[in-house]
Amino acid sequence: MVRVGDLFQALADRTRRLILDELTERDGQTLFEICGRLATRHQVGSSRQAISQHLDVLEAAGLIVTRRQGRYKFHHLDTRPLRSITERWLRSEPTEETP
Amino acid sequence: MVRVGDLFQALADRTRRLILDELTERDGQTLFEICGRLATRHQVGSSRQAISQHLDVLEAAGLIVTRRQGRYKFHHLDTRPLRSITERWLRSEPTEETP
DNA sequence: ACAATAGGCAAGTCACGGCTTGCCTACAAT
DNA sequence: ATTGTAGGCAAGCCGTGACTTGCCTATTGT
Repeated sequence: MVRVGDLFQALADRTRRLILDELTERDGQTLFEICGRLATRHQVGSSRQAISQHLDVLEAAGLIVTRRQGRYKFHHLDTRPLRSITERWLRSEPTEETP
Repeated sequence: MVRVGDLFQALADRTRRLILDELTERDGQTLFEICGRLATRHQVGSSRQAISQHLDVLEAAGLIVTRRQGRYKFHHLDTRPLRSITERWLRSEPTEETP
């Protein structure tokens, strides 16, 4: 079960938002591909392990799903959790938060 | 002016989301009203200063606007920054898996 | 078999965010 | 004028998050 708090916290980091941008443009990338594109296109100089930890956070938030194939691990975007995340404050009746 | 990072970071905190919930239900509350309702309805035991700092963050993110009147300071919700914040990743996505 | 590639695990550093404490200003009521 | 109410300012504590470093496992290529 993915909590709404994990979702917002995952989106609170700029590097993670850039990762989602990259996967939006080209879905199913590996860790090394994401590292390369972040470095060359967004000047993100973080280490591979840092990006890997970001991917873990995004996966725990339910925003990406992973698929292993041989020694490759492909990361796929899942934007379904984002669909109605702000409706809580845009609708007339707020949704309760369950801790 | 208001960066998108500030917006997500403001939403990353549970207490701040609860503040938005409270203002959604009853707009234009003062700091003390918000403190009281957070305590009685959501078991938030933070101090008044903590809530005040949360309100500063929300205002800096453009999610609330304040209006001073005498010794009261009323807080009003502004959900406009939330409207299109997730469209960045939802643009060219499959809408639903409905057959 | 051996090396290169893709990725994982764990400990440690460091800065920032959330929160408190203490004191202060401004307005209102009596 | 004095007291109480609504809010602000600033310093400090402390836990958590982002990141690095070092080493390890697994799969692929030659």
